[in-house]
Amino acid sequence: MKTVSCRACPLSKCETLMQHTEEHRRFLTKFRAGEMAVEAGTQILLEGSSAPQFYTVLEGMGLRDKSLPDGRRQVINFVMPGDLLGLQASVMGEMNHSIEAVTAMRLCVFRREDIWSLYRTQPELGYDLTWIAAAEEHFLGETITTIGQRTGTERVAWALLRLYQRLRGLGIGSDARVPLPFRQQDLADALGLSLVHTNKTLAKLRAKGVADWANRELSVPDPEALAQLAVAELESVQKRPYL
Amino acid sequence: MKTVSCRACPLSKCETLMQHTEEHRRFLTKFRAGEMAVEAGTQILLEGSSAPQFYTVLEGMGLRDKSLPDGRRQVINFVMPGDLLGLQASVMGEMNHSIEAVTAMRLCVFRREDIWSLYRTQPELGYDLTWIAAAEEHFLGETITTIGQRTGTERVAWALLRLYQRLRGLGIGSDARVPLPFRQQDLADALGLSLVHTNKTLAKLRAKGVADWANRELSVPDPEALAQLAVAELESVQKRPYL
DNA sequence: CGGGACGTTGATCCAGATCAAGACGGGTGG
DNA sequence: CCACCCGTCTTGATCTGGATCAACGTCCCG
Repeated sequence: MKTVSCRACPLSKCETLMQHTEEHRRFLTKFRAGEMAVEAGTQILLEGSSAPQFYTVLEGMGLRDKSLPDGRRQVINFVMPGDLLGLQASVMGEMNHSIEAVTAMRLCVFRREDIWSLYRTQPELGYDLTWIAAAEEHFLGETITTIGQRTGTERVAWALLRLYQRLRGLGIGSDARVPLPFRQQDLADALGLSLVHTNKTLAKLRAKGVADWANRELSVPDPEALAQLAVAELESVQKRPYL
Repeated sequence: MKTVSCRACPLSKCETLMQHTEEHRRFLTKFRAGEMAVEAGTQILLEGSSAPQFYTVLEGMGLRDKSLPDGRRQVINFVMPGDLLGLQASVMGEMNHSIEAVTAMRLCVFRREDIWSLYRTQPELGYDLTWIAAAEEHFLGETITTIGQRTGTERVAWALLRLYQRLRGLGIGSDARVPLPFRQQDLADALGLSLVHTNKTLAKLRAKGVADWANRELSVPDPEALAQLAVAELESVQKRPYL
C-alpha cells in the first residue's frame, strides 16, 4: 500500500474543510503514525474496546452503530471522508459504539498516546479537536430530534437530504447524484424504522420525484422540495476543521 | 448575589468530578468572568444565537431542547451541576439548541473570547474540554439508541435510571430518593413519547414498585430491577473533568 | 373563589410494526 | 455454462403500541 504524503492528502482538495497552515501540516506529517486501508465489511473500532489508535477518514464510507444487549441495532450516524474516528476511546478510554467500513476505506492513523503532545505543542489543533467533538454533538442532537419527533416520511426525507448535502459538500458525486453505498436496513436502523416501512417510504419519495435511491446511488433533483417534506430548513454546509 | 471563590465551589465536593490541581484552580479563578444566578424558567441560551459567554452549572437543574419549524419540541437532555453549557456556540459560533432553567440555578460564567488563552496556556484544560464534548457525544449516542430502538416502557425505565444514577453520582438526594423537578411533558419530549403514554407508563412502573416519581421526587428502590426493564446494564458512573 | 398548569384515566384510532412471499441479481461450485 | 444460494429489495395483508381525543381531578396562586 502506498503512503501518501500529507501534502497530497485527498482531503486537502475539499472546499468545505478548513485547510491546515504550513506549520500544522508539518506537525501532522510527523504526528501521523501511518496510513491504513481496510476493505468493505471490516470492523474498524469495537464497542467496549480501547484501541491504541484513532483515525481520520481519507476515503470511503462506513457507519457507527451500537447494539442493545438483546441484539437490536441502532446506527448512530454515517461515516464519511474527513470524519475523525475513535476520539471517544482516546479521551474517555473506551468506545461506546462500533465502526464498520461499508466500502473499502483509507484511513490516516494516529497514536492515542501522542494526543497529549498535540495539546501541548499545537493548541490550535487541540481546539480543532474540541470543535470536531462539538460538531458531532450538534449533529447527534439533530438526529435525536428527528427520531423523537419526525414521522416516518419526514425521517427518511431528512436523512436522504442530510446524506446528499454532506456528500456534495465533500465534492463527492456530481450535480444531483451522489454514491450511497448503504443498505436500506442501515437507513432503517439509523431512523428507528422497520426495513419494510423504510422501503415503502423510499418508494413513495421516488414516486413523488423528490429523491431516488437505487443501485447504491442517490439522486435529489430538487433539494428544496425534499427539505420541505423533511420539515427542515435547507442550510448550507459550513466549513469545518479536520486532522 | 454573593460570589463564591473557586476554593468554595460547590462542585469541589463532588466525588465523581475530577478535581483541579492547585495551578488549574488558580488559573480558573482568574479565567472565570463571574457568577450568575437565574430563576426557574429562564432561557439561558437560545437556539440560533451566539452568546458571548459559556457556563458551568454550579447548582440547579435545567434542560436542553430543540424545536422543529412547526413547533414540535425535542428535549435533548437534562442539565445538572457540573455540566458545561454553550460550548457549541463557543467553538462553532451558534447554538443548535436552547437551554432553559427548570429550577433556580447558579452558573459559573466564562467569556467565550478567553477560550483561546485556555488552550494556549493550559493544554490540560483544553484536553478536558474535548473530554467533556466527547462524553456528551457518548451520552447522545445512548439516547439515540434508546429513542430509536427501545419500547415505551424501556425508554421510561432507561431515562429514570439514568437520571437517578447521575444525580446520585453528584451526591444529590439520599439513599433511594432524588429530587427530579421536571414535568412529565419534559420526559415525554425527551423520549419521543406522548404525554399520555408517558403518564400511563410511569403509573405502571409505580405499580410494579421499581420506580416512583411524584411530587418532583423520584425513588428507585431497586436500580437493578429498573435496569432489567430498561434492557440496559447497570454500570457505575465514571469520574469526569469539569471547568 | 376563579383560573391556569399539571397530572390522571378511559375510549378510539392509525402509523408503522410484523408476517409472509416473491423478485432480482451476483457469486460459487459442480 | 448452468443451477443454486444468499443477500437485498419489493409488495401485500394483518396486527398493535402508542398517538390522539376527551374529561376530570388537584393543587397553587392571585
